[in-house]
Amino acid sequence: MTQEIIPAGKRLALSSGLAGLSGARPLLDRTGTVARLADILRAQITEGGLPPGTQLAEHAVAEALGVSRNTLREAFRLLAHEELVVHEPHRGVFVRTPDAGDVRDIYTTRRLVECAAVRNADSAPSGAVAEIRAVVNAAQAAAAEQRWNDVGTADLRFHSAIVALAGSRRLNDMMRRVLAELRLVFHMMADPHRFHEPYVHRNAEIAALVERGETDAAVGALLAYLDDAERQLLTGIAERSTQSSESIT
Amino acid sequence: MTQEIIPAGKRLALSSGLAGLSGARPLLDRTGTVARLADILRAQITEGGLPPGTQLAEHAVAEALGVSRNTLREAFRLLAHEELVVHEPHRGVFVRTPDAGDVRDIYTTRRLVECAAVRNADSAPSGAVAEIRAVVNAAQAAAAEQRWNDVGTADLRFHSAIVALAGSRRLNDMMRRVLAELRLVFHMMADPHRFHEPYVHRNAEIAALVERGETDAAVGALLAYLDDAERQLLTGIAERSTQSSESIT
DNA sequence: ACGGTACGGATTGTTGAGCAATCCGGCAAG
DNA sequence: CTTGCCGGATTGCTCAACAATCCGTACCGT
Repeated sequence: MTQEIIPAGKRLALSSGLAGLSGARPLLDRTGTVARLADILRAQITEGGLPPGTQLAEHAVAEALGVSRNTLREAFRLLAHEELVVHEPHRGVFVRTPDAGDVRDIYTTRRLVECAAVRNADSAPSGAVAEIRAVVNAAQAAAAEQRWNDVGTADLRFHSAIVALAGSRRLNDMMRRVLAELRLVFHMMADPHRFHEPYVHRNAEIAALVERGETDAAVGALLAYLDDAERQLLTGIAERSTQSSESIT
Repeated sequence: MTQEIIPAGKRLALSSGLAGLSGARPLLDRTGTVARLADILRAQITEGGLPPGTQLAEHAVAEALGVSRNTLREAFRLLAHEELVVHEPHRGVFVRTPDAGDVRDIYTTRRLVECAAVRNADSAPSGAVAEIRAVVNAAQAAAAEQRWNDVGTADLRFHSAIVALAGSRRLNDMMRRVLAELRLVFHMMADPHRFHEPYVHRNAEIAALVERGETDAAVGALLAYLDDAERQLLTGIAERSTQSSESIT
């Protein structure tokens, strides 16, 4: 009611000058302790510092990170919602241990989403394909220096860039979560180098096809990629489970 | 998921007789207060009891629901992660007010996911198409009795059933969240009957095409459906925003 | 030995209160 | 009409406590 007095001219003059600042806002509004907590824990989990199955006792973690038990619980809720952690009532939270069903589920959603995103490459938002190329280059650089962990992150970022072709924030967020989960599976595998090494070349191939606009071929290559990776992860998990059951008996 | 704590021998002996009970488990393991809180609030929000923009003051809500402020905060984190609610630091949580950008984003992910799911109808999990038919019948029954709100829920469940054709739990969860968000948009529209009424017939048509295995035609009809709905929602939001800005000037 | 059971310790679930940090609205001064 | 400041209210986070639940273990009768 009271603001109708602002002259339209002055308002426009200001908005044009401040338009560039709206993008910088996310850097300012630091979300607070619990978001930072979740970041730390998420990083520790996806980086392998906290192997699947590890229990995260509230008292211990709260004291270790110097935060209250209640705030930590809020962070746990977030991670549980992202499925990086499972919350068993009255027992505690544990780093998730994905099983074969999870891997299959993850790869069916990846097949569906990533292939559809590539098919949409024509009407992709500007800069999306450039981002793909950049990530591929980073992966090749990391591979040349034998930094296999970085190769893994580059791989996941590559597929995030693929999904970004669809141009939907919600889709990006969802796949970022799924790929973080997938990283848990990577850490359950033996020989990460062996696993990641062949895919950097295939990623580059897919990127080239997308750049050249041969979307059908790109989709085919991507499908083959996903099938191979799924198969490999499933056999890896199978070996691991048989060996663990042997160790129990 | 797996409960590998049980000795393998005992597990096999029991699992044959108890396999039918695994489905009843979710009824037993009551997750606790915060999950119930989130359910209540989610229902209130999606049902329209808490219109977009409403502030949810911690003290007031906590007292109203007879729960501690800390527990309520945990529930808020969940809803914020589901984007039903926005969390502005040091200001509070508000029921989300989706804008035109949100509608466009939601519909691009819907187009991508739902169409791909229908294309996968051949290898859909058993019972998925039957579920679609059941939901369509429910929608028609509700429409015959002029229960437009129930028509809206049936519509969303219809599309959940469509997504279920893909056979991925993660995809189902994600789309359930997106559709709940979409419901917020519905509540911002005037004349819900007018909006929902034509779609019950189009849903039935799509269901018939899927049942008959004419997936290409089904995809086409679904695409047209989504485009029309998006257009309609966008104009509705545009009207609303202009009228609100008029009320300010 | 073996299945059942009761007990004790430890962890989680939830509460309530408290304090610092921050935001909002209004009021006074320039 | 802007600027700065103050008071009230709300949030962010902590702390301590208690109830509920789970786990391992020792105990029991057979």
